[in-house]
Amino acid sequence: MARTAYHHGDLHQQAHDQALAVLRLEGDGAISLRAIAKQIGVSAPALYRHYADRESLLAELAISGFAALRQQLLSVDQHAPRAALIGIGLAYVAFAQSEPNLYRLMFGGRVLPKGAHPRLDQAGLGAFNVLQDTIAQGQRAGYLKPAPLALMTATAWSLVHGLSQLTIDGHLPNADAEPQLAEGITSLLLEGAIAPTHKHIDNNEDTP
Amino acid sequence: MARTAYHHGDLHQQAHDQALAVLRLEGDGAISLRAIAKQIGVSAPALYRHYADRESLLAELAISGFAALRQQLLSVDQHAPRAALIGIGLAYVAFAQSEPNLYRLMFGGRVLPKGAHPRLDQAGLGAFNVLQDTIAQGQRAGYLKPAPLALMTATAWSLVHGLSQLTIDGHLPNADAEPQLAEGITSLLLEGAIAPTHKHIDNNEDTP
DNA sequence: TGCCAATGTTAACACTGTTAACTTGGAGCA
DNA sequence: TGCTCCAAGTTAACAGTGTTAACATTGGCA
Repeated sequence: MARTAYHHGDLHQQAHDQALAVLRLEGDGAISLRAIAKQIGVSAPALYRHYADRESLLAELAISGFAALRQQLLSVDQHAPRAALIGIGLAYVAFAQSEPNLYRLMFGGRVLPKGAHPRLDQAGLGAFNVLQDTIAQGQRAGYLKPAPLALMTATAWSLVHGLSQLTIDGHLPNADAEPQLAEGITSLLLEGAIAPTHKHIDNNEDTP
Repeated sequence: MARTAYHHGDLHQQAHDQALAVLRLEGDGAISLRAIAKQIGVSAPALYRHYADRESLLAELAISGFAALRQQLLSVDQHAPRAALIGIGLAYVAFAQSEPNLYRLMFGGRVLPKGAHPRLDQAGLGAFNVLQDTIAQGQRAGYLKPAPLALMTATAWSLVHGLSQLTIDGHLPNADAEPQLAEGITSLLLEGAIAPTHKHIDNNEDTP
């Protein structure tokens, strides 16, 4: 069906693009279906031929966000274990800082409840798996401890997600203000926070 | 001014309580000034004698949330350094998991932009300082590395915040499903993720 | 060529936050 | 005691939202 005066022909994509532009500038709260419809020269209910509701439109934005995050993580050089792990961490945080409003939408929780949009959960897994594979690779290479993979992945993910969220909300300095922060934090997790003097004393709790 | 049919007398507090109840059950997006006014038997514009706007009401909820979080962190036993650190981490995550919608509001970022509500930023600092003091104490005791305090605090905060957010949004199992997860993650940060064999080889990067 | 399903339209409903203009009535003062 | 003032309520209204129902257009296919 070609584009005519009546049949727009590209409504779905244009609505997506317009919503993404508003999201980037003003956050998901500023996304209004009526405003988007007006901007692309169409009536508001026309959007409902392409999106079930407002939340579905937001979910689609988040899905493309996870795809972009996945690509950014996949582009990290996986040659040396340590460089790969730090690289993944830096790439993750860099993504969040370059797209703060999109990242907030992806992990908002309140706007997009988990389970309501299967394709969204799947897209999230796609990004998560890159992180998990890198850690598994580090274990196979003998570089990382042979602790349970789920535990190590949860730790790494918590760290980079927490750092991302805190920096984009201004609670911690971002990469512009403190370029070394993300790398310092990642290194600290790898090396451990305990002073070397105490290492052998305290190991009884987690190296059975 | 006593409470009569006309002059309510307790509107501010009742609106706060009612909003908190809605927040707990349905999240901040479900908080409607008109609905709250109706529930406490008052007209909607009456709320504007006590709150500048909807956002100010939400900010007040978040402020009391930070005060509660601070109390929960202060109640952790600070005797032994390691137990104090793990205790703080567990208490932090436990708070988030017991008040997921309140925690999301406190760290939402999109709803309450940093800088817009000075009392809110101050309340956040009040909770943050407890965490920082515990870490500084761990360093003074010689238990933690003498790395920059800001770096260690940022790492610890990122970890517990990320874990909180990911568990309450269902991306990671919460304390009911996996009671050991939070402690395992905290321990992993303390001990480090690198296998012992590699420790002395890689230390050249962060112990100058 | 004629029909039909996809994709638009307008009108309307039930909400929302917020402001303006008006009213009430308790507190403090002459 | 009586009067005035002001904090704290009221109703009416504006501009906006997501969403649905009912109707209109039109390109592609039998």
